[in-house]
Amino acid sequence: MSTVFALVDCNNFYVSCERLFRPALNLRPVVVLSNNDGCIIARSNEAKSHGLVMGAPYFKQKALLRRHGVQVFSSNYALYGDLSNRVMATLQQMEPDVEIYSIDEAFIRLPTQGDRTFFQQGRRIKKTVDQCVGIPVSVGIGQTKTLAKLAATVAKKENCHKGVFHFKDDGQRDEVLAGVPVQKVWGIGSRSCKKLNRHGVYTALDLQQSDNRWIRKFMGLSCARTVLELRGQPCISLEATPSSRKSIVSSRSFRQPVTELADLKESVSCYISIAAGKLRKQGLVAANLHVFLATSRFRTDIPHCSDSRMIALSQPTSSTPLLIKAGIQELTSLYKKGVPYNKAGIMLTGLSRANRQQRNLFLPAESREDSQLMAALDQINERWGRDTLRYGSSGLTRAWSMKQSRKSPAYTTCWAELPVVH
DNA sequence: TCTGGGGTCCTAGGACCC
DNA sequence: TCTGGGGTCCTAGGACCC
Repeated sequence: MSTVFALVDCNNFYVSCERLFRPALNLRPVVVLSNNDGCIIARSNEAKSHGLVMGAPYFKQKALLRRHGVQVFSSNYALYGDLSNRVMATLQQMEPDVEIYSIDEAFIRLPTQGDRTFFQQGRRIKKTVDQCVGIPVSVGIGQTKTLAKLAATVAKKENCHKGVFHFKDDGQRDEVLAGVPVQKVWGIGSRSCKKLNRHGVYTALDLQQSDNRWIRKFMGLSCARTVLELRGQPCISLEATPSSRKSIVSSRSFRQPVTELADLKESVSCYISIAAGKLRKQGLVAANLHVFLATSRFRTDIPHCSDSRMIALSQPTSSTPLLIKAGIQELTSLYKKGVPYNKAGIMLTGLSRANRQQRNLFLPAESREDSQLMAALDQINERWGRDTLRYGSSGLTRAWSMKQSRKSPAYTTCWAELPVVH
């Protein structure tokens, strides 16, 4: 029996999270902004109908937002992350094979069980998530992940499907594909779309019927896989056990351009503290540390500047102070006086398991005290909140830190911000 | 004035080896 | 004048995803 995939996709996820604790916002237009209150990254259906587009800069949309009385939120990842975990846990309780694909999506291998149809199984999933967490989801079901993704967009859009859509047969599948622009297909971005359009491929059905060898040669391997997936031939498998991270990035845009080395040092220390914490949480160590600095891509009055440096650490580590020391050294050699930087960041690569290290004969092993110190720091910050204990180098006032003027409370992850029932 | 952040995979080209 | 062939590994950049 062939596998059937379901994609569970939370509807307008960030907006749904905000509405969960502000039910008065249901049926009202709502948007959520990216970090630094930069762009619109989530929209309620009402906001979409007012012509607010994904990724639009906030400052350019303010007038339109005001005109339609749109409720605007800064992003609140503590809240979204926590609710995402609850949705995923609910799915994992229902089905054995769940792949958490993103903060708001999961693929599920659907069993062909008894007398329950796939549609009924989809309905059951939707209803359960709604009852247990309160986040509305759409469910798309197909023979491959790519088809399940497509089915989910149908489920989301057309009210008649009750939030669940399953291709009945190949005929219906092709009928749907004929109505989908090729760029809406999972894996086809704007570049590939332009290239395909130039060769007369406009719809998902056109792509599905393209010649294999031509696609492989001119569009590459990933696109060739997508074509097979559209035909119902699975090429992308379900990954129920997450593979271990290959890199960890931490970076932010600044509230306003930063020119002082002292401020950059604080920010880089801060990002390293965040990334090193993630590293330890996953039981990993990093062999390389990259630091990068950039000016705004959008400024035309100064030459664009984007510099990065990588340092191979003398031995893999997850120690915050060791990484901060290396990072500040790199930063100092990267820094150019007078340049108005708008963003800084760090990346950890060469990740491996902390408990499977090759010792270096010529270097002292990382001290026990150091790892015990990090464990204590993590425990305290886990218990009392991020940054309860932090390195002085990451600053106290942080004048450079990002803008978040419209953030809702961390309703579910912070005692002081629990919602109050009157 | 103000334009996000965090990931993965693929590919081409260079360095190097025998 | 004429300078091979086959392989691996690494890296940077491109493309895509949410």
